[in-house]
Amino acid sequence: MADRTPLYKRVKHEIVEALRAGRWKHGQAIPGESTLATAFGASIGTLRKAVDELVAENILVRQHGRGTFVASHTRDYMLNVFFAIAPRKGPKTFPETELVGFKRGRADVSTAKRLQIPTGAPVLAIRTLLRLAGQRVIVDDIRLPAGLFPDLTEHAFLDRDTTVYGLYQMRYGITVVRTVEEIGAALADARTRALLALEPPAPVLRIERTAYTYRDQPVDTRVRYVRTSQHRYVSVLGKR
Amino acid sequence: MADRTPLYKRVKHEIVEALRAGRWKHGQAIPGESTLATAFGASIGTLRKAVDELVAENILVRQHGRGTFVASHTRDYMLNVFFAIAPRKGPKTFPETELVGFKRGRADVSTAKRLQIPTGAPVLAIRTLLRLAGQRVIVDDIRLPAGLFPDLTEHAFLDRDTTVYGLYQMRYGITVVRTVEEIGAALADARTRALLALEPPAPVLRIERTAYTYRDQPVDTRVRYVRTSQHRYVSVLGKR
DNA sequence: AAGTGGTCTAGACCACCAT
DNA sequence: TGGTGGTCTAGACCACTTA
Repeated sequence: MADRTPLYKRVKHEIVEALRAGRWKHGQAIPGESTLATAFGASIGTLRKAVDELVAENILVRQHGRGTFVASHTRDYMLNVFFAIAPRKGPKTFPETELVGFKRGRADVSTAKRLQIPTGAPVLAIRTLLRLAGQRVIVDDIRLPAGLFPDLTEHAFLDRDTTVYGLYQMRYGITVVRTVEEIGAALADARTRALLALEPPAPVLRIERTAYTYRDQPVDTRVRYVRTSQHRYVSVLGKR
Repeated sequence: MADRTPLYKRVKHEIVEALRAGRWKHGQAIPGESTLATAFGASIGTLRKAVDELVAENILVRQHGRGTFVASHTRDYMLNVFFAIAPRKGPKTFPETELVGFKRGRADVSTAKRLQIPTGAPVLAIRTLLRLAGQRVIVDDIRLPAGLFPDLTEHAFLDRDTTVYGLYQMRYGITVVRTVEEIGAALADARTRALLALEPPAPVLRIERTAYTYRDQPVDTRVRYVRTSQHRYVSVLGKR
């Protein structure tokens, strides 16, 4: 990184590089602030500024008196950071996942573009049905670049006791740090209606979502259909 | 504010109070950092931490070498902070507004709850059609608490050369700092279809949006219908 | 040249947690 | 008690804007 960029940006970049390289694993504490400051040749104030930004990006988590930890893709983390769908009334709940389809295929033009891989490259195609409080609410049609997830089998996918992103992290060391969702309205097709127990006409949210790890590398793209009779996608603009 | 709360939080709170009270107007520069630090009895570092948070919340804007300014509801600001709808391809554009309806009424239960006013309190009911690059894309059904916007007439609403939020700010000193949007899918009714030039069935986004000023006071609630054949609602999760 | 915000330092002291 | 992060200070120097 260029010499003119501020020291705290360079420190931040080095921390991210260490995370990407697997130097510090998710859930673990990173070294203390004074240790890191010395290691990077910065003052504590500068080190803290770098860490401040990584905390704001949900990449690190500070715990007063305990240490600073690499964010782990727990259920709570997923719900708080990456899950925007809430019941019309009452608190957010965690979705229960049911596997509907799992096969291997090749990237079509749209998938290839979103995953930044060549058209025709091998992908995993996974379809899941998500329930919230027992109700069928979401259908996900997931595409993963097969190269990033070697040996991911249906059994391994099912045999996790964590979120999908948690699986990426635990089994492949891939941490999702950001997702971009493009939301439109559509009528559910017959297959989606069957999965969501809807009668035509069946207006649903159609969400194209791509997940990225460090360095803006895409790792997962999916088309998600959401039944919104009892639920809402909640978006807050003008941060707090 | 309690004595135990950190100084930078108290400073931040006092700055927001000054803004709310109209001590510093939108678009104006606030005093320099050293001046403010002295005034609040804090060091520059502490003052900067307070201002940092207000900048992150889009309430203040720093300009290196010029000063720190109260965010003004310009078109660009609106587009960047509060407008999430973009064409499927190409850059975001600014919407052109057409007034469809303007009348006075009383708050129904739902509106009253969202605006935190009594049911039956006087409201303004405004309906607008928004075009993007000439295409009809959005219908807004707005409810404003009449008490906050005395003497707002159809003419005054039309005779602005700014955004709706800009009008609130310039004419009433009310600054929108945050909006919460709840998004669902629906079929457009006949009137909405007519405004958006849609044929049935017409799946659209249905967005319930409430805007807040300082201290979480609601000032505007609206139901927005969005035609998404050429556009998308874009949401980024896991901030950068 | 003067004033502004941006970066950085080298501490001090406090609050919290584990042992 | 020792280590951690959280707050706060009182500067220094740099980069940018305006006059």
